[in-house]
Amino acid sequence: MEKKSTTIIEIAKRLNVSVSTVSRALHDHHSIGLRTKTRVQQLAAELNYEPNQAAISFKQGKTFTIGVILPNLSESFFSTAICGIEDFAKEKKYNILIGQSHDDEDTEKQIVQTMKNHRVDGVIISVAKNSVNYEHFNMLKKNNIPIVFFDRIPKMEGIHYVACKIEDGMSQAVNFLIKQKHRNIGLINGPDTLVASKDRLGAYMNTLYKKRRIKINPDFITSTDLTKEGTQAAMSRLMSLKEKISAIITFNDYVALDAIQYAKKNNIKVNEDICFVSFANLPICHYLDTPPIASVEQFPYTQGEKAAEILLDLLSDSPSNTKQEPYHVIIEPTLAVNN
Amino acid sequence: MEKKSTTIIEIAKRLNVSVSTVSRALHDHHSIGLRTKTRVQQLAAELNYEPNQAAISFKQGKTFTIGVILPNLSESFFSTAICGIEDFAKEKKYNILIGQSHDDEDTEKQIVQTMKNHRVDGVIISVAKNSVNYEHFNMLKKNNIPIVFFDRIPKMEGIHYVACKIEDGMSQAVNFLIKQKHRNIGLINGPDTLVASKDRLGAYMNTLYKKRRIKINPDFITSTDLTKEGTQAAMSRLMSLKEKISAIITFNDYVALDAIQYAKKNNIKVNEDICFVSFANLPICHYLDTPPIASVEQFPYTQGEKAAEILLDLLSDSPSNTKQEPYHVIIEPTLAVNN
DNA sequence: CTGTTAGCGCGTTCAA
DNA sequence: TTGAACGCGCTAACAG
Repeated sequence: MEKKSTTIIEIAKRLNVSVSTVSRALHDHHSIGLRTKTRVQQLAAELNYEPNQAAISFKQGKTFTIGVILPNLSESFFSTAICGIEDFAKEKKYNILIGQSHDDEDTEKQIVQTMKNHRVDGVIISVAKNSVNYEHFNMLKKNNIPIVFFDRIPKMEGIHYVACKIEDGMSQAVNFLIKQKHRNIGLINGPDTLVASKDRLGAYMNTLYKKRRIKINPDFITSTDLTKEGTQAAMSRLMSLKEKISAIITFNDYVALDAIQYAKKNNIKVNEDICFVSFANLPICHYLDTPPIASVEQFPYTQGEKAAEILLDLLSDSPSNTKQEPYHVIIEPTLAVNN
Repeated sequence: MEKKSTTIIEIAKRLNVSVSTVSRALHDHHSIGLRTKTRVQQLAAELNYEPNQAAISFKQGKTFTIGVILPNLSESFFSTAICGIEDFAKEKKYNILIGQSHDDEDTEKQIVQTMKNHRVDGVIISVAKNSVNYEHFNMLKKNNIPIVFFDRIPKMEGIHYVACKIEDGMSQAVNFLIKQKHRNIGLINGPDTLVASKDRLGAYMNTLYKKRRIKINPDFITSTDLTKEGTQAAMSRLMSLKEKISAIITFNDYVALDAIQYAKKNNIKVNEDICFVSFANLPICHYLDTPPIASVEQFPYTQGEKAAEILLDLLSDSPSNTKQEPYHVIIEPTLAVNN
């Protein structure tokens, strides 16, 4: 009952041909007679022959598997991104090995290590927010395992990445608010350590001051560690300023949700006393009574798809990019305005 | 520059010992002299030796990889479940290969096939909602690849599974509403084809009539195809009844969201004119002004964890369950009441 | 058109 | 305590 899966050796024996003949026949090699070819293929079908991928991986030094490392699967942004990756990879017969770093650098390193040992052909990664040491990425490179970064990009030279030009998103957000007559625009940014935070801050200041000549009040700028408490504290800071602000741009929708909740608890009328604009455009926000008036859509599915496309191109024998210049794909964010 | 990763052969050569000595030394085999052992281990460390998992998988017929097949990664329930699976598996040095069926039977079959070819050691799956043919599962069984089903369980004999006793959740929901003096309780169920729908309906009727002796009005029972439109239509049916209902139990939170939206648009006061109870307990609901008053929590993370635990036990040389009786783990749902 | 064979990296006998 | 040798399933180079 413990039927071992059939191998090409078995088929070869039964047909009194050599294993290589069987192998070639199954691969539709041109140098095999039609007669033998069909005989082989028929028997293979009968015996439910399935190639042993483990053996092939071993032999070819190629596993047809790509590793995907994300901070957290349960965040909508990342699970959507992985959808994009998976859909694209499946098309090309690649498998997906996943790992969650839980935003911990050591965990991330360990995942990279096991993935390397498992001989994934390439890696797509959104780096943990606290990662500052990148030797594990260099190690992959040394082992000829290509990496495509997405969304969270480390500061390294010559890497491939796909990311959203968050600055443009911020610009759109600021301009949108200005058009709505807002002048005192607050910012609840993410942790300073994140590039994503710096990008937002830079674009916020740039758009506000350089482009629109609106003076920046440093008190209007604060940040949260992304926890509910951190966000509430940030809100309390902003709302207690003498100079009142009429709009707040938040790091993302989750922050916006907590901020809005804070506002409501403190009897501040959302969308009247204060408006919110955020990043991510989570579908659920459309169910709120007082949603952020706009949210910057970052297209995680597309980012994932694109990252997979780049990686598979890198993996193909003839990368379309023959000069081996790093891929830098920028996804343009869009400001989604809530009715 | 294209440094090949070091192998035990390399180490053996450099140290003028045999490969088997190296192999044993690295495995801390007792029959190796302390001197040689340390020499080997030192050099291995220097050379950044890492065992080639592909080779080991091939040799041992074991990949230390488990396949996880889900309908859809972007659904919060499943991405949370996979978190549980991953966290548990990582602990035990197992890797996760994922695949999305997108609720399509053929896709599911194909994923099973590739996973089998890739020689995953076992599979955890939540079956596609339309799957009616289960031969691919039998095929896995024939190949000695154990399967653990979770949440969506096919009607098969002798399978291992972990699931939520949804009937109890429904019972709690109904009883909760009755305690709140509701007597006319509507139900917006899911598609009839889903077992999950039948379970809910059965428990709804059972609790209402058999246990609490409240007559069932068939008009109070309707269903949605889970689209926004379907839910709105269901709502319109329920709200236009002569006999007014004061509470509605919905198939899940997404349905509840659409239903609540419908109510608001039609000036029906949520939580006054009508109350909602649903399933899933999505975190986002806590941000609503008028959330469902309660939601049945199904603990996806725990379900995932448990499924992984069962599978790894099945995979271990000495399954704690020596009689090989199928595992049937039931997670008790909880009614989460919104403040 | 087909067969023979080496070897991918490793663990594991069996012998010494 | 160590080494030599085999084989896992498959592909590809070489030989007919």
